Amino acid sequence: MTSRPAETLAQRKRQLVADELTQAALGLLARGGFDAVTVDEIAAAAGVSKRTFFRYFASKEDVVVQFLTGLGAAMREELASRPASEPPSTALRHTVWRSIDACAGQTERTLRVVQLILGTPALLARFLERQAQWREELAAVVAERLGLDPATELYPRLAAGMALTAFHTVLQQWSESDGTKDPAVLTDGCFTVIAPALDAVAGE
Amino acid sequence: MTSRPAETLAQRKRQLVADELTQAALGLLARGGFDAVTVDEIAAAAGVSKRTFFRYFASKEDVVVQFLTGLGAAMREELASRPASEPPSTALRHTVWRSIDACAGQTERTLRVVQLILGTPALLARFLERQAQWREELAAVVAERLGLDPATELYPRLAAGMALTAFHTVLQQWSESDGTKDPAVLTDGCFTVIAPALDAVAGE
DNA sequence: GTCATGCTTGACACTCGGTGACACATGGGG
DNA sequence: CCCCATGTGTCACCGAGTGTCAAGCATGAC
Repeated sequence: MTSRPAETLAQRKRQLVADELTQAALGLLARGGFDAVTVDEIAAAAGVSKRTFFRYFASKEDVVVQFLTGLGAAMREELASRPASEPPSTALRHTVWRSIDACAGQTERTLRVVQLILGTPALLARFLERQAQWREELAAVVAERLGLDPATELYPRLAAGMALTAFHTVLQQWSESDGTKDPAVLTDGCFTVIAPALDAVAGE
Repeated sequence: MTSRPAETLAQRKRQLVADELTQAALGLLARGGFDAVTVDEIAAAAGVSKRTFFRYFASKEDVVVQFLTGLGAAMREELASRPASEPPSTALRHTVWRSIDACAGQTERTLRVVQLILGTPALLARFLERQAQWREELAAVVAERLGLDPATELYPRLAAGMALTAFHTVLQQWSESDGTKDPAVLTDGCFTVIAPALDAVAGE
């Protein structure tokens, strides 16, 4: 009676283990900090071996940063789907907002994860690494929208960089305010500041 | 005949070892990449033990990223020394230029180091981590210049973030062009793009 | 010249993140 | 019933990074 008998059976078991691992990791890392908890402990708490942990996550950081997976692709798609007639500031604001909204959706857990990331150097580094990737991807889309050569033109990378600076700043403020401040308001605030630069130039 | 007999004696020996280590590391890492070379090999090439390597550098990444040390402090000082009457875009452009100039000074070696950093995930992550620190520091100075509260106001962090985005973009373009493009021109180009956002707001 | 002091180093052992190899279980399809 | 595929545990291993201790070597006092 399963609507999807094939392929879901094994995959749901897999998802189950992954969830268990994530749950255990987040619980342990929340108290004690990132360095104080070993992978062995996380695996033991989830009832699997260390080896199995690494079959699910590429690194210890990945357990925490995993929820960012696909965010880059989502942003790129969102930006690509915005009408080309839209000014860059509007298109990018929607792009960033999509990510913020996806992050800040289930407020409680996500907030603590974000605080953990921003407060742990090793995690922050991974996070920043991802952002750097996203910047390249977004820059490519921006360049395409405007018909610019991303290799020679400065604008695409700068625009993508500014948008991600806004993204990061919103997350910071949100995290530091313990979820008090409204992400939507923060996002709009950021984009009113950077919009003049985003919309001023266009071509050359 | 030494103008400074005291305290320099031991410290110059230390500097000698550090230089030897850096030299060996950069040489080995240039070919083979970052992961292919072990700390033991670097230490052996410099004629010291692995343990001694870690007495000079906190991590394997540090050997490469070390030349960034003090760059953050230099930027902060530069920004703090700019007249308060100067528009933010001008002050920040000089701040960034100071770092670019310090980096791109001895073109040949620095270029390869920058290319190594930007092309190696682990190194890029460390680099980005530093930038994040600098951003906080610069944001604090910007806030002070304008008499804003960095905890509630969005502008300082955004301004610092945009400046560092410019910094990063210049380094990227410079590195990808194999040193062909002029860093000074690139820096000016970046700041003409972001200046509208930097100067538009000021207070509220 | 000799001894005491303090800093630097090497050697060793150890922890922890991460990977490769192999062996074992389960489960589904011929 | 057997075969194959996938997921898992165990074990061995590598490399980064740290603590400890003893030896080397400089300096300075007597």
